Order: sequence, then structure tokens, then C-alpha cells
Amino acid sequence: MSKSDGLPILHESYACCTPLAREPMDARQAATVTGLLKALAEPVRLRLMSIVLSHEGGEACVCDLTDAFDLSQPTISHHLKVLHEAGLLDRDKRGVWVYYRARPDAISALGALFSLPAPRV
Amino acid sequence: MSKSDGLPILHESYACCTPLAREPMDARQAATVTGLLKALAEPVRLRLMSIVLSHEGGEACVCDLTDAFDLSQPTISHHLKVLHEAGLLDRDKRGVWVYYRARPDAISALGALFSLPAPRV
DNA sequence: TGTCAACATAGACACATGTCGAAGTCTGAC
DNA sequence: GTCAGACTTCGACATGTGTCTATGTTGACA
Repeated sequence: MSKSDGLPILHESYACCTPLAREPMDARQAATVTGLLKALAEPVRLRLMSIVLSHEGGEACVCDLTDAFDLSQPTISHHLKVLHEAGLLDRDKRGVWVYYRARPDAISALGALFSLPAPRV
Repeated sequence: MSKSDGLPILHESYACCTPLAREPMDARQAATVTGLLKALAEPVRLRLMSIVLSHEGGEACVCDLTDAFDLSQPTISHHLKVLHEAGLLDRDKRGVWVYYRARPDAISALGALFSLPAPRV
């Protein structure tokens, strides 16, 4: 019943993403996908994802991330929580430091969502 | 000085999207990309895109789209405007009807954004 | 045990956003 | 010209969201 392991919600979100152009998306699937998109549709959070993804070792601690912005530490912490709850970042506490790591399956699910069918000539 | 042709803003947004994991994204680029993501991070708009993309001929008129939702027609019109201003939908008025068509370049730009580097073994 | 540092949570506030009904703008038909 | 229909725009309202300061929690260390 621990709540620090893995992601809290959206366990199914990674298998959610059939291409947008494949067939009309129903309301339930749209709600699931927008859970991911809303988390990313914010400049600070998008940059946070980008920093984590391109950081050495594929992970970054909160201190690294806070330094990259002219925002308060609680604000960065809030954004990281949003990304984590959306299933985009994994959280790993090591000693006093907390490291965040991107979930490749979530990213690739979004890549699949925006894949287009082969152009009809 | 016409304002009905093409898309009003974000002309450069299609070339914007280097992969998220490539390097830390700067604030300006993040703002551009979130322009696209914010437009899509709403269930009704995501479904609208999906319907237009999978509709016969790749386009749909407002009447088709309004029927698919239990929302007022002005609300659908508002969402279509948001998608159009983000550069995701093209608008084409033919007689009394208005047809919307997805911009494949916008979709594929987002696909590129979420493409991951080859996994390092 | 006490203290410090890293991070999270709580509460408050301003601002953005989704929705609606009402009114406006075109376009085609009579 | 006038009317009807398809769609957009306007103004209002409730709700959601990003930010802050203040406070809480947790782990390392003397």
C-alpha cells in the first residue's frame, strides 16, 4: 500500500495512444491522453522534461532543476509533482536528494499519438 | 491584409520541434511548442482533431463536428478557433459551410518532438 | 539530541480557460 | 430586398492553474 513506488495514476496511459488520425477518439481515451498533454503544455514543465531527458545519466536532482529557472523552489517542486503524477517522471529519493527520471514509455506513447499514416499519393 | 488566408500566427512552429531529449530547451522554444500543446491538451479539442483527421477526405465541416458533441455550437466554434490559431487546423469556407482540415506538418512536428534517441545498450 | 539542508505541502492570490446564451456576419434562395 | 441558415463573436460566469510565502518532513552529521 505504499504510495511512493511507481506512478500513482494513469497506469494504462502508455498503451493509450493509437495514432490521432486512425479513428475518432472517444471521450474516455481523450481524457486519458489529455492527462499527459496537460502536464506537458506548460513552458516550465516542458523545459523540465527536456532538461531531465538530456541530463547526464538521464536523471537530475531537484537542485539541478531549480537552478535552471528563476522560480521559487516550491514552484519547481509543484511542477515536478504534476509531471510525476501524470506518469511522465519517475521519482527516486537517495539520501537527502531526490532524482527525477523520464519514463521513455510515456514519451514514446505520445510519439505514437502524433504519428501519421503514410501519405496517400 | 486579408485575415482569412492561412494561419494567423506561429508560422515557424512546424520547424520548432527538435526532439525533447536532444538538449535542454530554452524558454523561447518552449513557449512556441506549448502553443501547440496547450491547444491539444483539452479533451474536446483532441477529439475534434481526431475526428477531422479520420474523416472522409481529411476534412469536416462544423456541422459534422457539432453533432459529435453534447455541447453548444458556439463552444465547438470556439475550440475550432483555438486549434486554427495554433496552426493545427486550416479553415476553408465554401458557400455557407466551413470546412476544417488538419495540418500534417504540425502533427509531424509534434511527432518529432516526442521521438526518442535510439536506446543505448 | 540538535541543527542544517533538501525537498514537499498548505493556503492564498491573480490570472487563464471552458462554457453558455445572445447578438452579429455572411451567403444563398426566394 | 428580404429571409433563413451556418457559423462567429461578445460578454458573463464558474472553475482551473501558476505562483508565491510560510510551514512541515526527512535524512545526514556533529
